[in-house]
Amino acid sequence: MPAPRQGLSELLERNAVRATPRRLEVLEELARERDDVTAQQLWSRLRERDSAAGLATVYRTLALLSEKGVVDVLSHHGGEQCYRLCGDAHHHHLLCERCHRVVEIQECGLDDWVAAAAKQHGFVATDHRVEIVGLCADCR
Amino acid sequence: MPAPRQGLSELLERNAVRATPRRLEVLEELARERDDVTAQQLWSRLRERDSAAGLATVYRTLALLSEKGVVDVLSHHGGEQCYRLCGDAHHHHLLCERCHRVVEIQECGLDDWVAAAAKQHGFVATDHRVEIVGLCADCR
DNA sequence: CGTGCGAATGAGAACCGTTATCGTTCTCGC
DNA sequence: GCGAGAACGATAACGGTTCTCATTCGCACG
Repeated sequence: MPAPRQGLSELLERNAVRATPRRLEVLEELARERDDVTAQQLWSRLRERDSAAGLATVYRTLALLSEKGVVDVLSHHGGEQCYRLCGDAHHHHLLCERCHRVVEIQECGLDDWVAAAAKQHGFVATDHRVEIVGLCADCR
Repeated sequence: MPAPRQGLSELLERNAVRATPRRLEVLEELARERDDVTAQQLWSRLRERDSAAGLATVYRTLALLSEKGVVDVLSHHGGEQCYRLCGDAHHHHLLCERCHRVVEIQECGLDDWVAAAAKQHGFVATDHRVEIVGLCADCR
């Protein structure tokens, strides 16, 4: 359960995004998705639900939301971006290479390792991304 | 120093790739680059060196080399792929957010952590990617 | 309640990185 | 040299994303 169906407009306002009907539709559709979706998938699903949202609006909304940190952008398909409604806190992702399931990893005990690895090359780490690829319970 | 200037054709043959003049040019140009480059950058540099290599060949060669594991593909620019000649062994990358410098992290002591994190969600990890973003020594 | 103004939106064109096509050239074993 | 198959260059095609612009909407103010 990625996010509660209720409170989506609060989620927007908390991030200084005006809660318009279209944006709520996009967000609601995102909240329905367990894994991740492309902008085009999201758009066609909205169409099926008789939303009048245009493709440009879907892209604009997703760009806005990712900028605000409300959605994560995964580019594991090279050339096509995938979006996912995620928690606010720092987290990583677990990807099933077979069914493309996406699961959040909440616990990241990697800060020390990251800082040390960075320091070793004269860097100061400001952020890090980890993706674990594997097989989920259903696909094993 | 990512790779020795010599031995590029051996590098190709070791990976079952026929060492043609074009491919060597592409590889040589990749070896000159400390960080990472896009296909288009690489192509225009080759042009400047009076190489007759076409853009399609550059893309074909990069696709082939990445398939063979000779080059790494980084998609941290969303929409545009960056290529880098990297070592064979499992490694990660350190990125400078200011000058876009890329450094390989050879030591990855993360296998246990990865396996544990995967297991906790019912996954079996087969691979993982880590990118550390920060500031390099020069940019601090 | 109107009114006005700036933000948001939809349709479609434009953009741009990448890939496919196709005719030509090159490579290499014979 | 010769022939078959791989590689190549030019360019068209493709597909995801962004831009443009005219229209509509949301909301504060009168």
